[in-house]
Amino acid sequence: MNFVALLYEQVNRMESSTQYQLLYLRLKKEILADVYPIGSILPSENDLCAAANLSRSTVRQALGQLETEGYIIKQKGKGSIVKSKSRSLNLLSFHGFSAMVDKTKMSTLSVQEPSYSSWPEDFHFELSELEKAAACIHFARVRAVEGRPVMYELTFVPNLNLPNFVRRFKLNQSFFEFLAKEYQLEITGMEQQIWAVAAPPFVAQHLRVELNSPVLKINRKYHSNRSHLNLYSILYCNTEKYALGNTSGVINQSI
Amino acid sequence: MNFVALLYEQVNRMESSTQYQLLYLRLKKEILADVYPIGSILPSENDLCAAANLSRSTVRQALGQLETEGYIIKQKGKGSIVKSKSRSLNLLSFHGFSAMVDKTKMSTLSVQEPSYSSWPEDFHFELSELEKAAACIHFARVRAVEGRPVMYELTFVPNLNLPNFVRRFKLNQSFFEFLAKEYQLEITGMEQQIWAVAAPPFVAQHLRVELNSPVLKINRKYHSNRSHLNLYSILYCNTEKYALGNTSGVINQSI
DNA sequence: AAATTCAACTTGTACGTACAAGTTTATTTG
DNA sequence: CAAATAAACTTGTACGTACAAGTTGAATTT
Repeated sequence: MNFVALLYEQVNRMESSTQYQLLYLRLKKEILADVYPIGSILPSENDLCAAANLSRSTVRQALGQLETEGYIIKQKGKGSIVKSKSRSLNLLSFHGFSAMVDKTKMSTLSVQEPSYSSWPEDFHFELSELEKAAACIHFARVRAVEGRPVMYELTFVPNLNLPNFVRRFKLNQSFFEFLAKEYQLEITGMEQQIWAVAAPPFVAQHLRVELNSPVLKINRKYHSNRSHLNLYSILYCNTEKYALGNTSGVINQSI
Repeated sequence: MNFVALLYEQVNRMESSTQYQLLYLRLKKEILADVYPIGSILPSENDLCAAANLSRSTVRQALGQLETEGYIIKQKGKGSIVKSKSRSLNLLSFHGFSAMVDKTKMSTLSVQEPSYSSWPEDFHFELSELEKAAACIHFARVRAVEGRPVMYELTFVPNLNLPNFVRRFKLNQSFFEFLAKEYQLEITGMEQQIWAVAAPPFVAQHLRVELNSPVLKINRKYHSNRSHLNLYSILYCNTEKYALGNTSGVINQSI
C-alpha cells in the first residue's frame, strides 16, 4: 500500500464513521472556529437532536467525548460550556510561584526561521522510514517572560503533506493552532523525557545563564491525528525564576 | 460544620449515589483486590446485567468510567480487559533510553523511617488550617536502579484519620497501594513543579553525585478522594543515566 | 489433516421512553 | 416592590429494543 492510499484511508476513517463521531467532529471544528467561543454555551441536547435529526443518546455520546477531551464542561440544569480550544494534553508549562505566568508578559524571539533541511545526524528520537525520506522542517525560538529568556525550543517536523509550511508559518504565532487551522492537524498525544543538564555554550548564550549552570532539557515527540506524522521538539528551560509545572487528574475541590 | 460531619458527608457521597456508580465502585474494588487480576477479562456486559439486575446501558456507563480512568480496556468482540490497578495519573517516571526501567532492578533504601513530627517551617506548598493543625507524618527514601541512586524522595502527610500509619507502613512497599488497601485512600490528581538545580550537600550525598552537579527537583501535591487530605512530596532526581519521562493523550498507532 | 464455514459469543452504535434533579425565568402572591 | 411559587427549561440516570461488527471455537467440508 503506497503513501497516497494510506492517506485516503485515513481521510475515510476520519470523515465517514459513525453519527456521534460526525457530530463530535463538527462541534469540535465549530469550537475551534469560534462559532462557540470559550465560555459560551453549546445548543442544548434537545436542540442538537432536532437540528441533526439524532436521538438524545447519540448526541450525549458526542458531547461526552468533547467533555473527556477537555473541550467542554457539562453542568446539570445549565448546559455544555466551552472550556478550551484544544485537548488538554497535560504538557509541562511555565508557572509563577502561585499563579500562571501572565500571557501578556510572554514574548517570542526568533533564533532560526523555518527552513527545509536534512535531519540531524544524532537525532534524539527514532524516525520511521517515511519520516526519514521526507525533508525536515526546522525552526528555533526563545520564549521570554518579562524580557527574561526562560525556554529555548528547537522544533523538527517531517515535511509530509504540509504545503508551503515555511512560507506560511510565522514564529510569533501558536504552532499548534497554526497546524489545526491550516492543515486540520491535531496533536493527540505526546511522549517526553526530562533531564537536568549543565548548560552547554549555545544554550547558556540563548538563555543568558552561566555556562554549566543547571537547566532542564526536555525531548518531546508529539503524535498527531495523521498516523505517520509526528512532531519533535528539544527544549532547554531556565528554571531559576520560573518553574515548569502541570496538573493531572480530576481535582475534586468541592465542599 | 465540624470535621466529623464532613467525613460523614463524604462517606455518604461515596457510598449512596447511583446504580452505575455503585457498580463502578464494586468493580474497582474487585480489581484492586485481585478478584480480576491484570490481564484478565471482566464478566461480559450481559453477565453483569444479569448478576446486578441492571440494564446494559447502565452497566456500560460503569465500564466506561473504569475505561476512562485507565483501569480497563474494552475490545470489541472480546471483552473488558483489566489494564491497571490504579488510575493512570501521568506522573513522570523513570525510563531507560528505549524501554522502561525493569522493576526487578529497582531497590529502595530507607533514609528516614516514618515518624510523627511538626511541619517544616519553610514548607513548599500552602497548607489548609486542618492540615496545619494535624501532625505531620514524614519519611524519606532513596530509589536506586541497578544499585545506582536515581531519586531521593521526601514525603509529608497530614495525620488526618490515618490510624497507626507509622506502625503499619513499611518503606519498601508501594505507598499508593498501601493507602488504597489500608485506608481506601485513592490519589485522584496531582500538581507538580519542576526545576533544574545544583545539588545541595545532602542531595549530592544521597544521590552520590558531585556537589552542585545538575539534578531535577520536583515538588508535588497529590489530591485524594478525601477532600481535605493532600499528600506532599519533594523529589530530587539524578538524570545522568536515566531520564524521567511520561506519555500523555491517546496514542493512535493503528495501521 | 487442513481449510472453510457457521454459530455463539463479545462490544459498538442508534433508536426510543420516562422520570429525577438542577437552573433560570416568568408568574403569582403577600 | 419583594418574596415565594410555578413553569419551562437544562442535563443526569435508568430502562428498553434492535442491529452492526469483531472474536472465538466448534462443526462442516474439502
